[in-house]
Amino acid sequence: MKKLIINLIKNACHKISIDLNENEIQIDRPKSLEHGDYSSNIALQISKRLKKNPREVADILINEMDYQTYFEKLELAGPGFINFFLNSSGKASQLNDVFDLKEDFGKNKTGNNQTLQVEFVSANPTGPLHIGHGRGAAIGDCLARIFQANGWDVTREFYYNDAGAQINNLALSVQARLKNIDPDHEDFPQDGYRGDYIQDIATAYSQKKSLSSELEEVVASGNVEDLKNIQQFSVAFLRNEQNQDLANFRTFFDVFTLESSFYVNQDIENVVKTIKQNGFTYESDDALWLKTTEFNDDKDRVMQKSDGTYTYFVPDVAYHKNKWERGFKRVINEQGADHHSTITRVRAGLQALNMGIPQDWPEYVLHQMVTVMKNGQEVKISKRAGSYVTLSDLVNQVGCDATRFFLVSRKADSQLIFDIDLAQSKSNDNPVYYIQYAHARIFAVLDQAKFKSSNISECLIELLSSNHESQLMKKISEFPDIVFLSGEEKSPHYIATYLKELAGDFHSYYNDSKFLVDDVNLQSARLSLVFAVKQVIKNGLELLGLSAPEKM
RNA sequence: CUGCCCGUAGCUCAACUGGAUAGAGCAACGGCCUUCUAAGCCGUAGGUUACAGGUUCGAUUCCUGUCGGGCAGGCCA
Repeated sequence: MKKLIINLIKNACHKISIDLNENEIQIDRPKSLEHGDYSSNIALQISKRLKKNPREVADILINEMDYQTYFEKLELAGPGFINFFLNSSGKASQLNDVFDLKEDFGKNKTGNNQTLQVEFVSANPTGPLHIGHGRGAAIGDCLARIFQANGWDVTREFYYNDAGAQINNLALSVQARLKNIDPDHEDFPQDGYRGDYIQDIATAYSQKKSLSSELEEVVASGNVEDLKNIQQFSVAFLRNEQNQDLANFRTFFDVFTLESSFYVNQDIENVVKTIKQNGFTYESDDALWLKTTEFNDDKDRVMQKSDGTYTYFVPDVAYHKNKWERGFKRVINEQGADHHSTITRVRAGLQALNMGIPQDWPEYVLHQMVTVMKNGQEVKISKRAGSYVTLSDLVNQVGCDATRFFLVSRKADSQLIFDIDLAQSKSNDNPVYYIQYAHARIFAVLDQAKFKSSNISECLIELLSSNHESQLMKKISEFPDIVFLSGEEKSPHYIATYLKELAGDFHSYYNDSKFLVDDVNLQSARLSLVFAVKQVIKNGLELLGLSAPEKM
């Protein structure tokens, strides 16, 4: 429909000797019904070129447009907007899209089946997932779903650090527990992990349990001195736990990549060698430095420490080189904003490889911190992890649907306050139930009427003339735009906002009008409309990874 | 000190990437269940969009500055 309007405008402009590119023409969906189904500000944009008053220009354009097929009328409004009002034929065409496409309504093919990788969560296996990982999981998973709906071939990837100082630290912490050294004892490792979960690992280790990780089967020897075995077992243990937490959060991955693999295959060494050869390094203070300042950083960064090991971003560069070589022309990394300083370094490292990787590759979506509140107080600890609130605590307390919804319904770059009491309440306080309730209500009505989906005719559409009905039809037709937009903007929260609005429109309609009326035609028209609403709510919930219950 | 993010109703957040009268929910107040699910609806009240400039037909949105909050700036990740 938008395309059609753009063409109408383009042709009309052509007639008055203004030739426009299609992407210069902007079509809006007005907030208020009074302003029609669509509107264009084109007259305001070109009035200067014509040296005429915008309203005058709009008037001319309206007269030049041959709009009768789908529109009842065009109106000149405000400073020079042109408002388009659909006729029955236009409305029927929009509503029938839902019946024709069903679960595919809202999707498009703009991705053209190109590959796209979304990397998210990527938590290190040093402890249970926390609420911040939850936000990353919700946003990343929804992004993946949205990009799939926009026609991309999406790979979900999880990268984790299974080597290096922190992992060593983990092993030492477990070993200390095995030796019955208490976390507050002075012999406990200085930077050790002190949560109760370390004890769980130690207990399982001493029971000689066996665990499978992404790569291999790990059997605990029970030997307190075998640090290597303790480390492998601890990583496998925590990876298993994280995967369980993610599964409970309905989050799944296609590929797991291990940092250690880039040491094993010598990619890291080779990356450093190449960057050196390309002349982007120098030695100073016994360390090897990367000239990141040549790539927009405010100071150079150490690549290889004086002890010979690499700093954390070097494996990251090797990893991203690997992503590029796997053919991902487009990669989106979802991370916490506290790691934003790595962006410049990773991109700089990739540029220094001189292998034709675009400067702004990969893309990033960063989310800000989450603060958890309960009883009006900030919650900072959990029993198991000690120093932070775990994802599993939240999912257990408020459920997967509510947790996902809260974490994804806010702009990623705003800090968010997660109010446990609000998310827990099974009342009108809770927006996720509000949306699901609309779905369940419609299901109940359709079930009673034994309504089956079918296309709606123009004469039935004419029976849907109330404000509520017009509003709902307009809202439904906006869904594909929202799906597209949330992909373009990498912002899943648009879907959440949209669903709240759609559910609100429906609840108002429900209270205002009865659907199961005696007039057969009227009943059929109304049921068709609410059937379409149900389909769109379901499709939207699916994009957020939420259930669409039929009974509540 | 420097960089990034944020600042909208008492609280939690929107505002379709510059549009028309800045919207929801919670909290407050007043209504609606013998009628398809009241986890719902309707109404009242609540705003100088942190502040000051600028850009233009038009700014919550873009630019500059100030103030306030968060996060980074380690040979930690």
